[in-house]
Amino acid sequence: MSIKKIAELAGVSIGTVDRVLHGRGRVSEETKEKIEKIALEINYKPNLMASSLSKKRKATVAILIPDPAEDEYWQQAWTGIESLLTKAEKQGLEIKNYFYSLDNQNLFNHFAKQIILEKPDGLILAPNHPESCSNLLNECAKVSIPAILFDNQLPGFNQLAFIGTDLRQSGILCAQLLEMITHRPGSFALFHIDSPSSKTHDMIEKELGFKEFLESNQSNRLVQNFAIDTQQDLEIQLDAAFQHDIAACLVSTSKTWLVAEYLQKRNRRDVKLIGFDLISKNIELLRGGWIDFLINQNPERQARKSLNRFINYFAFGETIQEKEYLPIEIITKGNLISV
Amino acid sequence: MSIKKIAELAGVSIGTVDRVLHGRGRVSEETKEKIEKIALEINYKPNLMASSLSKKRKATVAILIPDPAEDEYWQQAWTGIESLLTKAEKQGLEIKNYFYSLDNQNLFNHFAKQIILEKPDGLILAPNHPESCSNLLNECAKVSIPAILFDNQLPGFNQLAFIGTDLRQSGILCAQLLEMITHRPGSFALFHIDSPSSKTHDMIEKELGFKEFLESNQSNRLVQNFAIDTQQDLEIQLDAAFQHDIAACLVSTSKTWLVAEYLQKRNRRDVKLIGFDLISKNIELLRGGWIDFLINQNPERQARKSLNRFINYFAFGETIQEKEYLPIEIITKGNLISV
DNA sequence: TTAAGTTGCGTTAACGTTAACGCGAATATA
DNA sequence: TATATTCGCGTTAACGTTAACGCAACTTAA
Repeated sequence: MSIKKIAELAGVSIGTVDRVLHGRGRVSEETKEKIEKIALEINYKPNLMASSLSKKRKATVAILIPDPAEDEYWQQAWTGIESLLTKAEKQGLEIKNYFYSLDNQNLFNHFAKQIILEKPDGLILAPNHPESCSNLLNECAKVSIPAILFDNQLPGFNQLAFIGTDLRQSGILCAQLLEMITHRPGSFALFHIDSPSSKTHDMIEKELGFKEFLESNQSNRLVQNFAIDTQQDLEIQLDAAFQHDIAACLVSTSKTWLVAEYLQKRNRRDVKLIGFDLISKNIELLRGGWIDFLINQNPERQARKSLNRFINYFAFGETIQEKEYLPIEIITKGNLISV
Repeated sequence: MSIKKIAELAGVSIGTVDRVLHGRGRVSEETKEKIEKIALEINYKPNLMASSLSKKRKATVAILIPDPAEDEYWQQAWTGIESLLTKAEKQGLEIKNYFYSLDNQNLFNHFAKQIILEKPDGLILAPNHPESCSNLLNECAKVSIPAILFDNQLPGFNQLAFIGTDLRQSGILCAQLLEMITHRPGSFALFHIDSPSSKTHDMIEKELGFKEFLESNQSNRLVQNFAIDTQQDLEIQLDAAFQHDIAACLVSTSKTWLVAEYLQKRNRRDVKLIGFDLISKNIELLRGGWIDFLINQNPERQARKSLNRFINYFAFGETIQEKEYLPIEIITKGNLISV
């Protein structure tokens, strides 16, 4: 009995109260103020069950992420979404997912256009293809569709809602861990591994953090930088890298297992290794002792949180907070089974 | 249009359908089966908004935990509950909290009786005072009030819903981490610190895990066991312990900072230290470099998850799954700010 | 001056579910 | 045989909100 109570107290009908509460006009300034005052006084909280029951329209949320089938990392992200799917539906949300390919910008653009046309009430976005992404986000801003980024931030969109890890800090952490576990002298190697060996935003951030730690802690470790191209012969590239006296390595991507396998092949138990992401290849080599630590960016949790924000937004009227940095999870043999 | 649709298809009224769906009897076996069949066929999912709107009764959940004001750890747990409070209310739950004192079993028993009398629809429980707890849980079982334990498991109640960390595995992890970071020879010290120095369930589990790792990895480290009583003079006790050649310590409780402060006082930078819980004293000494790692049992998340289960149970009809072990979080300087 | 539009409200039928109530028919009890 | 009770079902008023509709009274445009 709430809108009814306001109506009663104000001496008007519930229709009028509803119109004021939703700013649908057609109410005199006088009654409007009276109603607003009463609503404030009795601390009116709309009953969201009744509300979502009454309005037939469902809020739709578009989810634009890389195809889970293509990549284990994104599969984990999708798992996070999936786990909330039925709950989201029960809360009156409709989820529409668009899976793009990491190496097919056209498909991304196609989906972007489609999304703009279909005008969803919210958008969850994993921003690869930076330029296309920027365009899409600008379009969304124009028609004021709220968007949540996750996994990666997009330079130039600092005001946007974001859920992910602090990449710079991840780099710092990696350096600290390597310092802790590396007993013998020798330099630190920093591997950027990608198919066309180009540094993406996250790699750069991790590198900066890594070096920042070593400098500010007056480490006497030398840092050797290597860009590895997976389309070239790996062994040759890694052999060349290990010409140097390397005591420990950081791999800035989920391709950590490539270095681990190399160390295993060359039986280099004396080299410490730290990398990113809990994909199965990495897990296997962490178990085997060829990787010492993995930093888990937890795409599943990131994606789940993103969708959950929209649920809270549409179903509970909560505001979408801007940035949320998830804890940087350190995974090693001893806590692997617990994740 | 769902109950209505079933009614239509079955050629009965919605009242009859409702009676079948809720097992309230007064329906012939024949119609009952027909309706159940149709409900299954069209994959009927009740609209929970309408449901909770229609039924006036609120489900109440009792929360029985140590007084947050008394202890920082439990304060964190309470924070987790608080963060879900408004959401829980909007979903039609009523939360009643009972704060007991860790050293006042009478108060606990008093609350336990009160809870049994008030017959809540659910109970969230942090099981200290084991015997009293067992009694309460037995009473709850009798009148079939679902209960969720968190933080600590209760021996003898293995079938119950539980949310927390795997304590044994935590011990294993601690051993692994100490092995990784301890460069010099010397033995490992294991400190159990409590006011009346008695080993509780969690301490024992952690100790078992710790030793298990060292044994199964053929470590040549000697483990020295110390029970520290906080009511006695600490320095004397710790001085005595450090008569031995100790290279690293594990403290099985949140009192880790006591050892850290001791190390600081004696300026023993050569001793590694690992302990439990992100309470402010520990955080401070982790920052200062006197603690190397903290294992975060994340009471906030545990408590939040517990309440969330009840929300999902009452509002979304999900089942309360039995056990859920949360990831064992490794915290060190480098990822401290991210938690 | 008249038709058309606007303003400021009240009324009401949904939305899907719940649960109390009613009622005829069958069955049981006296 | 008359009276209760039970069975098996239909009807209906909520729950709080939404939004379409209607309708006087008043204003504007032609």
